[in-house]
Amino acid sequence: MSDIRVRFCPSPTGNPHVGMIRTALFNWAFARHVGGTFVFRIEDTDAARDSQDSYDALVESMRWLGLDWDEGPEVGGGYGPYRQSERMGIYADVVEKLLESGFAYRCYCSATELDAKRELATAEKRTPGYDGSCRVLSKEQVEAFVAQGREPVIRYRMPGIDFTWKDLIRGDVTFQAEHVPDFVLVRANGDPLYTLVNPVDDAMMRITHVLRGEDLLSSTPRQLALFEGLKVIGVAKETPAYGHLPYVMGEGNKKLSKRDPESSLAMYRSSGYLPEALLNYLALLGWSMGNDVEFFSPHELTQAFTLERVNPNPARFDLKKCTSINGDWIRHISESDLCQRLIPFLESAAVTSTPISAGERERLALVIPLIQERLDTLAAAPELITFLFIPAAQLSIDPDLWTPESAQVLGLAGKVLAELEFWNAGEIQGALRESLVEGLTLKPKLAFGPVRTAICGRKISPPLFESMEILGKQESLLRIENATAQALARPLSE
RNA sequence: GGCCCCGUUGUGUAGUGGCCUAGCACGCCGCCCUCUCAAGGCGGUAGCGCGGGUUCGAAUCCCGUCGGGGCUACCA
Repeated sequence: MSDIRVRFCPSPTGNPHVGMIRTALFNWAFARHVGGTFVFRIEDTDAARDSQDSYDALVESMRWLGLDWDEGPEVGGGYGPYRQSERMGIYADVVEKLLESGFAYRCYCSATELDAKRELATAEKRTPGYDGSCRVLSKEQVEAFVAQGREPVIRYRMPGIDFTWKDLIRGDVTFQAEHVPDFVLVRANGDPLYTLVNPVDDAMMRITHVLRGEDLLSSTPRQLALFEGLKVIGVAKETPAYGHLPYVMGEGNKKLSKRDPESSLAMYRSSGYLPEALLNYLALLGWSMGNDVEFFSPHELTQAFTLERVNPNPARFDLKKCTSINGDWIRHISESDLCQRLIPFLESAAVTSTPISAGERERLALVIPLIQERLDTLAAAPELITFLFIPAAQLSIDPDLWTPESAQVLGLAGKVLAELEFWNAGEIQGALRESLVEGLTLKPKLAFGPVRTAICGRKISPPLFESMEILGKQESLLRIENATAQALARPLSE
């Protein structure tokens, strides 16, 4: 066990996206590697954007991925509550102390005035930002503002010094004082902002290492400054170390946004990506083991994960590679495990009944070895094996699949198969090879093609002879018979 | 515009002054295997943004430059 405490603190807006999960993953992996504590905190202070649905999705996603937290919603912990919406009293108290000690002050400037100042500054090529005009207000000025009905925001009084910190990922980063103006802690309506609550909670939850997205890099100097005030008023003990993770980029070299469909975690889940595979792939976005090993389990990741190996440059999300790793994972898990994971996909695609029957389950177990190495997502299974779960009458065949020799091939195939004494893949293959390949001197591809079409209804299928074995003699012959009729019915002339 | 971050094949990366005529993986192309499709095997394609230094020697260090991205809110 170590004293290291990290946190993942998303705000519940919209659906969980992969960039967010990558951040969660790195924090989790780091915590697990060093034997520290992984805190999960919900930053739901923006009532206009936050939703309960999003919160539920967040918690559920973390569970699905196996990113377990030591403290946080639904598990509790010694520094709760872990939803900021339940901590409003705490923030109000902190703000009061900040005000009393002079670290913060009320600012009565209106939005219009602020906009004007910003425009002016930009026009004069000065650094835009709050000019601090409300830092020192006389009693009369304040009374005048109040009389005008102005509601003040609360700003933090920046100390006017440059800030440098040793970023865990990037090394020394410096922001000069003039580029970090006094910032708003509390809205005019009394709502505390991220700028306040995030550092306050980090302080009170005794977070030692902050690992977050690069988009928060520029807010770090403000938080460093706030921490100094928080220490004085007794809220913070020590300033955490900060590390900024590289962006996860999407198509076109732009930051993967929540609106980008490729970013939706739910999409990966419903497309049949394994959580292990997703985590595996996401870990590779900005981190590597360094030994050319790219396939690893979440546990192996935690064993190997160090901050030194986190790369500062942005990474593109590559769906093809993600899918490839998913295929590796599907092949890696056991047959029974794969079977279990496939069932929901088969049920929802109506390949099987819901819930799956004992008979269907038995058949599925026979099919698994035939398809395990043919799937790159779980959702690809239904179309590959539906033919094994429906009666002959329901099998639809694309007439374009028939070739001029189909009818002849099928006629002969039906005949020799009917005479077969033992119905297994080897016997079936032997009989068909002898009659079609040798007897009719057809290339194997041409000989077995029509049979595949008759049995599976598709050009692409699991191994044919094994499929026929599973289907059974009667059903197979019935399909060949039906298909012979269809193939004959197709006009042969072009 | 200002500030900040980043810069190795198409993509993700290895690489921390000589082991680099730059390795691995995905992708792509070809071949093999083969009842289709996969999987597997073999091979190929393609990269240190650019320019100066430092050094016997630079992908690795320094400077400049160019390019990409982010931030610049009473969002997070």
